[in-house]
Amino acid sequence: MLDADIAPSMTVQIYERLRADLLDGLWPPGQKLLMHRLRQHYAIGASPLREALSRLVAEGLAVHNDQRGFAAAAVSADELEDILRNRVALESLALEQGLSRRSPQWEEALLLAFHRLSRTPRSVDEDSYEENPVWERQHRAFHFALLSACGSPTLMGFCEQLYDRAYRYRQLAARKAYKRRNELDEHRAIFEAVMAGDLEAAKGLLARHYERTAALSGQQG
Amino acid sequence: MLDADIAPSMTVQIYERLRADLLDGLWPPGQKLLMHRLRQHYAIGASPLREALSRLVAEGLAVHNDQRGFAAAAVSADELEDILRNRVALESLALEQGLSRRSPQWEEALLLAFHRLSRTPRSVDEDSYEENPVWERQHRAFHFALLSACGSPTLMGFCEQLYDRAYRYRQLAARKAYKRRNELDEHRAIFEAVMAGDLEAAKGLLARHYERTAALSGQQG
DNA sequence: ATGGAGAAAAATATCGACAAAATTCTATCG
DNA sequence: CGATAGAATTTTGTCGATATTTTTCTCCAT
Repeated sequence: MLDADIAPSMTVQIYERLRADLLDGLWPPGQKLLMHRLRQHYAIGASPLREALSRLVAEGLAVHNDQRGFAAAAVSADELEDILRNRVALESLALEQGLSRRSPQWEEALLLAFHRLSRTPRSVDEDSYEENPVWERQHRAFHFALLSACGSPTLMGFCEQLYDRAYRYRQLAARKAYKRRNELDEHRAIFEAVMAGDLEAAKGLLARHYERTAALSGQQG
Repeated sequence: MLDADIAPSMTVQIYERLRADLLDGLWPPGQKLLMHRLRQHYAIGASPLREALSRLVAEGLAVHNDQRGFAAAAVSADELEDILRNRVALESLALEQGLSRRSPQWEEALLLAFHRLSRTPRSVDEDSYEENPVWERQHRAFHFALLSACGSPTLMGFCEQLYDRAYRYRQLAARKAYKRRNELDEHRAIFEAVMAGDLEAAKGLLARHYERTAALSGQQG
């Protein structure tokens, strides 16, 4: 009765690849996503492609105009601000609810997530920035370890959506400038505030954490 | 250059019908959604159907198991509680942000929305409950008029999703008992608190408004 | 030139057919 | 009897073909 499938359906595969490519900026913001172009690029039929795109529309990574096809979601300074503002608000909320129901298991998971993040280099290259996929995974894991004690699948889902949309802006900006801004110290400060149960400090640190992201990403039209 | 299309695509049509039917409980929670069944019921091909279902999955009204098809999302007391808790939190947030940037246009829109709601009967029948679609539309409009001043498309989107998921529970419960609990007075109290700019009162009223919904809907497994 | 009608090209949306996977049924063996 | 392997059936997921719509191009009248 093992459900360890080896081959997920085409739809799932294409969904994940397309999603990753949109997040990484392979299909630039606002660009039309032509069917025959995508079909030959991913070597796949139209049905699973449209299905995957429909899901991505609901997640805000793509848009759809009836009878006029799909396009990569546009970016704007306003939207980035909106994303970050809500991220601060919703993550603060999750943190608040989480701290009031903290458990030893959660603390251990958070400790572990922070430890792993702190041991992983931000960039594979020392001097110039080159994305380290391991760091990206562990960064994501750390942020959600912070929030997971809130016990609300819905709220976690919203936070994930916001995380991903913000990630996309981060990737688009990363191409331009790789400012090392000791992120590890920022993460450590958040981690310590949360472990100490200091909600207000944690919320403030989180807010500043994202404000810097905004300052770095916010120079496009 | 008028974009007043008369015939939206099949996908959009089927999306809207299917969504309405899921919200109204036509396809009961947890029930498998067989393709050939849906296809003959809506007289439509598989492609637009799968596309519509994919969107509904992302909105939480349906679920999908790879190679095992779609199903109407299950319901549970836990999920209802989760929905309502987040609804209180996110709508309070939207209200808070909205009150700090209120404008005359927004006030007028809210006044109008409340007036229309107050003039519409909850049920088409006086004695037994029979849903009044006009009331449903105006109830929705009133709630979003309360929040719309927040100026955040993302937050509004989350609130809409929560509203719809809660609506589904409301519909499922409405079949069982039609308790008249003068809702109009509750709406009026919220309206007046918001117009008076009394954030704390409005938040409290909103929270109690949903707690009663929970008490009425919360008797299933 | 320039605007616009109409033809040509391109792209989207939809269907029907089929392959692959899951589920149900059935017969056999312990 | 109960479990189980394998066949039969059902259901999902995928592709290629096609109708419909949008976009681009062309040519002519002003």
